[in-house]
Amino acid sequence: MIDSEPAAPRSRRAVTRSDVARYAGVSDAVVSYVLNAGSKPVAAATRERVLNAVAALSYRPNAAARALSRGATDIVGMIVPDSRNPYFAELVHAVDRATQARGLTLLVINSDNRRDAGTDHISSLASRQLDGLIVAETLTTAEHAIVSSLAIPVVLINQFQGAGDVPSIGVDYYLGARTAVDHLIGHGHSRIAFIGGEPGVDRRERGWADALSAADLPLGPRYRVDFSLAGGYRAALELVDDARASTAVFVASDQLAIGALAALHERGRLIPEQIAVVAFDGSAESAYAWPPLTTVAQPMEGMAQEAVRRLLGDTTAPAFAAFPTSLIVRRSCGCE
Amino acid sequence: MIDSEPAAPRSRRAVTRSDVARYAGVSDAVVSYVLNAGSKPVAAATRERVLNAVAALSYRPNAAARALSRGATDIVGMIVPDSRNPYFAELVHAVDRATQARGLTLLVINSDNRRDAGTDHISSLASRQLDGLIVAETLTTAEHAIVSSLAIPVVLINQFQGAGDVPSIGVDYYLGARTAVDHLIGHGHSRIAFIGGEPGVDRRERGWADALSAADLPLGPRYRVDFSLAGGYRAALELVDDARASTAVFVASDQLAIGALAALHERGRLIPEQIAVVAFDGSAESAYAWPPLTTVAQPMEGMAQEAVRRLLGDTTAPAFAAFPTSLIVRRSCGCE
DNA sequence: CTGAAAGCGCTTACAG
DNA sequence: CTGAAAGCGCTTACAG
Repeated sequence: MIDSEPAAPRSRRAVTRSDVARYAGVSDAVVSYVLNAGSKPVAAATRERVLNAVAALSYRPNAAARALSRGATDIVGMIVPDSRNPYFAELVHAVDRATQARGLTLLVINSDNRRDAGTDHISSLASRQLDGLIVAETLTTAEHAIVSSLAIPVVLINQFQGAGDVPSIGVDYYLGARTAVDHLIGHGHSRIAFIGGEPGVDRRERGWADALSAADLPLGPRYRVDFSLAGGYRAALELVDDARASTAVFVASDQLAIGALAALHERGRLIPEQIAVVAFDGSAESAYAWPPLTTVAQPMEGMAQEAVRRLLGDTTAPAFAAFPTSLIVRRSCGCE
Repeated sequence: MIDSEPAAPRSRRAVTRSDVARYAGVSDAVVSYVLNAGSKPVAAATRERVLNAVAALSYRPNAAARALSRGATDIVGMIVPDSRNPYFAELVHAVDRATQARGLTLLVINSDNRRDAGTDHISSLASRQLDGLIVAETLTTAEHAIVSSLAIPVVLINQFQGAGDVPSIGVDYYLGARTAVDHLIGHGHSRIAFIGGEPGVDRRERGWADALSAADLPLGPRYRVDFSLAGGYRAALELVDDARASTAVFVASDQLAIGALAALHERGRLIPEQIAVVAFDGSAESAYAWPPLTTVAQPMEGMAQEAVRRLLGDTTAPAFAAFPTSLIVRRSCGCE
């Protein structure tokens, strides 16, 4: 042969339900009945013939047609601020597993990738006829309005508090932070700083403050930055240069803490000897930071599963579910 | 009012094209014509009326109906081994931006999340009628067969080599590795180890070896592990305990290197004084490792854009495009 | 248990 | 420039 092998038969026209029906010698309806098992009783023999036809023609139902007819797509959307952030990457992954276990496909929308488009990233979802939406960020009121006009189930995850009657999921940020700081206090620290985001709905700063007050300790300095590696880095540089010397710091996220560690090392600070660190999130990389981070772990899997459960409506749990956190003690706090 | 405000009108029946047509006093077809701008000429006044109707009814086209009718979904799929891996997280993000810029939606499929289902994660795509598929892993032959039977454009990314006539994108792994090792050699190292995956298609180990040979240096030890934080950690522990003491190591990925750093620190090795490290990928977190990693950077954005370009067929580039890498010099190699 | 038929909401020749 | 109508591939009462 001079020519290379012919390409696979990429026939434009795909196999349809009618082809299967014809092949099996039944009506289109019957094919639907056996494929959508349970909808209608079908004779065993007929069923067999249909299944054979499906296999023989390697038939694949057209999802678009199915969606149009049923009015449901089996697709669930998830909006995250930035899927590159390890925390959200893990959360998305967990939700993906949970949706898949239910036969649903997850469509992830990065809102940062759509910033230029204003709230379009949300309204564009309306066209996709998603069966549900999981939102992992704090919605602006404008966004909230659009979301509720979508007329599809919505659940909020990664939330600091409830949002009206919209099912919401989060952890007990306040208690998690407080436990972390109590741990530091328990090991003799009295000058404990805080690195995190703006206060307000985020109760971690409050947890930190209350832990100190409860122990009759003065509030250490607080460094508020955006949640990013660079933010943590900058905050730690400030901390190092601050006259109000701290011997420990509670950092509101692992990512922030990793950025902070880089700055502390750069300035020659020994961790935990000169400054102890406790972080928040419990992401995988916290175990491989140097020193390994003591961190307040969030139960990702559990939250993801609960989010999907609520989305599908098979739960009557309260509007806002605050999952408990757990403190993972490693070297960065010097208490191991 | 005793009752709280009525909820937003979540009428089950959505606004359809007919509603818009009726409201605007035109036919359904005309509504399509103006919405799919360019398909047909429409009188300015008519157009105006339609647009007003769309706004007034806040009409959103039904994507499923559109897909069924057009035979295209405007959805592109992307298969990755694990979207939690920072490298893939960045790649996905870049592809997402590129697809969005073209008005396409990206559906990410985590193959690890579907392992239980064998190759189902791929064949399930067939139902979704994706307009194209970007695959960021090395396909098995079985998977390759399914993918090509899909009869949709496919492009491979994150590839070590070409795959027949399927458009593929990667970086010049060989040259990138060689440059990294040459850099180490240039700064006086003569006992340089390798940490990476299995050889074979991955030419990084070869680049490392050739750089050493070319400089008449003996091959240092090589530690082959799976690409993960834990893999890098284990490899570095081996390296530390190895009688064949190395003064430098080339690590095939940033993630592996971060795991390795943890082990090196744990064993008290000074970096770069006792052991210099050069990594590969150039991910964001490499800059915040301690010490900051010297690394061979991949041009993520460029590759992502090229992948989408090829998927849409507006390029006649060669089957396999190897993008050039660039060495980012930071402290871990001791040459800054 | 099985089938004929309407309908889901679009797009697109085809006629005017 | 505009509209009536067929068709995309399913699902689902409704009859038998």
